[in-house]
Amino acid sequence: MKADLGQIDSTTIQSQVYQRLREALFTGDLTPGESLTIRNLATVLGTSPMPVREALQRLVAERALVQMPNRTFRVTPFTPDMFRELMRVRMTVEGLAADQAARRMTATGLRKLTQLNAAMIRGIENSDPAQVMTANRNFHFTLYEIAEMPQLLDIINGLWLRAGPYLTNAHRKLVDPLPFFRAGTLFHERIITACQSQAPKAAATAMACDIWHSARRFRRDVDLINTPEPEPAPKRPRGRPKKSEKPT
Amino acid sequence: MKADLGQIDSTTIQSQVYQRLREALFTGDLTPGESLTIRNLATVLGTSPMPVREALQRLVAERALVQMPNRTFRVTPFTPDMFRELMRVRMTVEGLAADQAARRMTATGLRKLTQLNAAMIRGIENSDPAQVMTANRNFHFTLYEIAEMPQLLDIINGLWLRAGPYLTNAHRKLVDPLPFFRAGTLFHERIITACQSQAPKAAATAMACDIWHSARRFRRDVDLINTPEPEPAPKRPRGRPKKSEKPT
DNA sequence: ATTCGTGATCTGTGATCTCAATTTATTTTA
DNA sequence: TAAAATAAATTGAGATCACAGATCACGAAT
Repeated sequence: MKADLGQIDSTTIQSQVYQRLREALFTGDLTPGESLTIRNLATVLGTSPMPVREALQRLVAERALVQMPNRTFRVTPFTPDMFRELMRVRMTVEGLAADQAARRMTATGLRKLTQLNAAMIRGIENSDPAQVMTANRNFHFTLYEIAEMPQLLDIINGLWLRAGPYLTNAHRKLVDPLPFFRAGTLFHERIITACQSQAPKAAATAMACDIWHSARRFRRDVDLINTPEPEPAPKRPRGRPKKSEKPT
Repeated sequence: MKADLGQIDSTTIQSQVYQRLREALFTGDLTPGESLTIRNLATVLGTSPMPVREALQRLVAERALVQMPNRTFRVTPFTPDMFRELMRVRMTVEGLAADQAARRMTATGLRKLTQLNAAMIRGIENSDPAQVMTANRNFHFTLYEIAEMPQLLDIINGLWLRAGPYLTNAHRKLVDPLPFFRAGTLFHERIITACQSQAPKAAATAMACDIWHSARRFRRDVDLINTPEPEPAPKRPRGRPKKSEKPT
């Protein structure tokens, strides 16, 4: 029996929808303030409303989406306070992850992190911000996985999910992002060096500096950049149709 | 119009189910490893399966429940690694909350915290562990709310939700819990003093010590206490009924 | 005696429908 | 003319059903 029958995808539809929406949030395809409806998404994704509804509710529970008083779903708007808080919490939480990763670091882990930072540097040389940001994200999560703290990783995933739409949008609007990205790779090198030396506190400090550098860079821009994209006009808003819209 | 028509409860059924399950987890009515089914809970709570399903899935997303390979829901089992991790993360995260609360502390806040710690002391004098634990929880969350960091509070809520079933169970099994609880109130006094003195780092340290004291107290017991309660025999397990069970 | 196949049952998932709340525009009333 | 009432539409929530996967017991086949 040589035929490759392939794998059957037994992932539930709802978790596929959830992952699709997560990615859209990370990549900035969904922007803060943007409205989502169950039926529209179900149509776009080719499913019934149920799995969409459940995915949306999960994202609400994770605060990546909010539900308005009229019950519609929106991508969580971004405020200066929220920005400050997320960055402050990230410094502490991701600092802890870096500290614990340094305590558990292996040669394989160091090699991997070095490769990922090199990939980020290549993205800078290629003037390709998307490559840079993917490599940055991979660097961070590879490091945090080395810490082997699944509950903490879950918390960090939630923080990135919330900050994701804003940060993706903010990076896109940088006129010249390359010096900013270059500084990021230097912090990564500090983290790698600290891990190599089994210096957990230095790793945590370098991580906090990486995040702080980000926070400081975007601090003054948060009100301007945060302006939600103009809401695409809903095809047919709620309410009674106008006489002019009625078919003859 | 003098008649008091009362308020209409517009909370969705699903969020009522969710809150009910949360409370059951906190109070230990639901224990680690315990199995839950949608239809059974819906019958017990007098709802259709839908809101129960959505509440359960939210709790899975929050890792308070897990879904087994055969898709049934269970309260997340507790392991020594999970215990260590949760406590380590709590020291850091709740330390940050205490630090930020100290920076924002008001006279009203101090008074409130003092009263809550006094309530805890009264519970100790009354030899009433449930009163002690409620007061302890109220103390912590009042402090964290003063920090005015909603994202961080959300993270802490998630941590307590996961640790809740275990800690409730563990406290219940203490032969003489009073000295342990008394030490807790002393840490709370240190936190209050640090907040009064506008000493955020001292507040964070006292909080970490409070949690560390808990962690150390239960560290050796975690394997014994963690043993899941014997699963109540399901009324009618999956599979074909035995001949002996068939009606004549 | 062991293994395999079949049927019965439970379980969660997804589909579909109905309902209630919200929103908007038009019509009616004063 | 302004305010109130009515109508029409969207939206999520809840109910219900069907389905597929998992599990168990029993009978048939070897």
